[in-house]
Amino acid sequence: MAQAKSGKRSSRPKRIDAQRNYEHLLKIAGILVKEEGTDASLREIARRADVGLGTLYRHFPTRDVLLEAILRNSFEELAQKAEALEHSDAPLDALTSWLEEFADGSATYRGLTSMMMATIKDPKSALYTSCFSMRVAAGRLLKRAQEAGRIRDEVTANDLFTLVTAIAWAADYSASEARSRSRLLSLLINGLESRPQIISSRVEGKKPRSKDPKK
Amino acid sequence: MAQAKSGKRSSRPKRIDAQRNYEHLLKIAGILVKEEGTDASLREIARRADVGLGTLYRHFPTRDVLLEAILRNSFEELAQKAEALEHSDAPLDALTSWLEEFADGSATYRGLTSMMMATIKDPKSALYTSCFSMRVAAGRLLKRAQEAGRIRDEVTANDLFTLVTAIAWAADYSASEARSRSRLLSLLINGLESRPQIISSRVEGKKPRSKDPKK
DNA sequence: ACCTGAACACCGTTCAAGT
DNA sequence: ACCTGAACACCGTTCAAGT
Repeated sequence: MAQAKSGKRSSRPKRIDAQRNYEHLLKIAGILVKEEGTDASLREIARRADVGLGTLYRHFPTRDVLLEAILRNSFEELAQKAEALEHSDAPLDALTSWLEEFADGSATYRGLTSMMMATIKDPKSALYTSCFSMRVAAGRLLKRAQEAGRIRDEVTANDLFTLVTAIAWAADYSASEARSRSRLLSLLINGLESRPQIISSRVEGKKPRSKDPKK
Repeated sequence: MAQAKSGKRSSRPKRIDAQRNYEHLLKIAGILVKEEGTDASLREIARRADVGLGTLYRHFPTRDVLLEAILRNSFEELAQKAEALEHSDAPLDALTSWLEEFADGSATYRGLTSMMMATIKDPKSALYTSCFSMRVAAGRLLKRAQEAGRIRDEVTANDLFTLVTAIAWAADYSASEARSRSRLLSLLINGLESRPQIISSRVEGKKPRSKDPKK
């Protein structure tokens, strides 16, 4: 869980022809998956890449592995964005905007949301780690928003991940997905916010006793 | 939109062998779809029903048609339930419990939620009418809850339908779907409720000016 | 009027054979 | 070390031929 550093950990120096095949395959697959969704035909990918079917399977033994390779960059971007936002001094806005970004990302390929939901139950999947770290990121931003008293305490990171993914899934079927997605999202977040306290005094919202929750 | 009465509108008297095939096919399909989900193999259904493939296609020219036949009853039940609940004097509870029922129904077959979302965009689908009437039912219950001041006004019937379906979809992937579904649902509804008014006086919640919203 | 199943055009996955 | 493509076991959908 530590020394992954260089980003490109190309496990070991492949033969150059293999390397070329790998990259070309990845590129073609990216295009096809964008066009046809995550269940694009593997055969077709191999065909379009002018490569034998077996070659595709050699480099990407599983559809998950292929998708993971396609998505690696976006996932990493999202992770970084989360890290940056963790130091924002507007925890609710930070959470919201990251969730928006995440939902947008989940919607770039048709079928991706289903894949992610399926994958998060199955640690053997190549997509698992990425999905898991998304959940963790969401969790941290959530926690901060909760500590600031802006989101209800009952909401868990899992709830949030699930709900946002569900919304991204649903928006896929809407006429104008982008608008629908952001609408549903804001409806959701609005709903998860803490209600204004009904207590007596004149507290004026802003400083909700952030530190020292226990004791 | 009116004189559909007897429930069983068997369009015209089929030959008895055809009739038998139809019913047997329907029964087998019901079993297979419950086991394998809405994209169960049509071939397998025909096989298990001891019927030629063409026979299946003759009776159910489309997967939608088959599913509609399988689901007809549950949809009708839901519609009735909605009608009954419309006269409840606890509009929010009425809405909530209907949505729960609806979500449960959408979860009886794997893949059904996707099918419903796809179908609601396509009036030619055999499932369209049923789905549409579900949206209408939800809309009526929603409206009452809103008129009673219990749900935020910005929420539309479409939002509600989409969000609930999305939740049903998501719960499908959870370990204990039923629990997860009701948890997420209550989280959602909780979120859609109107916030307690922050106005000055001593109104005590209970009677939110139900009648006479206009004028 | 209805049923049957072969035929067609697709899949995903594996693996012997080639370089 | 790597690539190829035939082979296998599946699909959905259509339609000529049968009763």
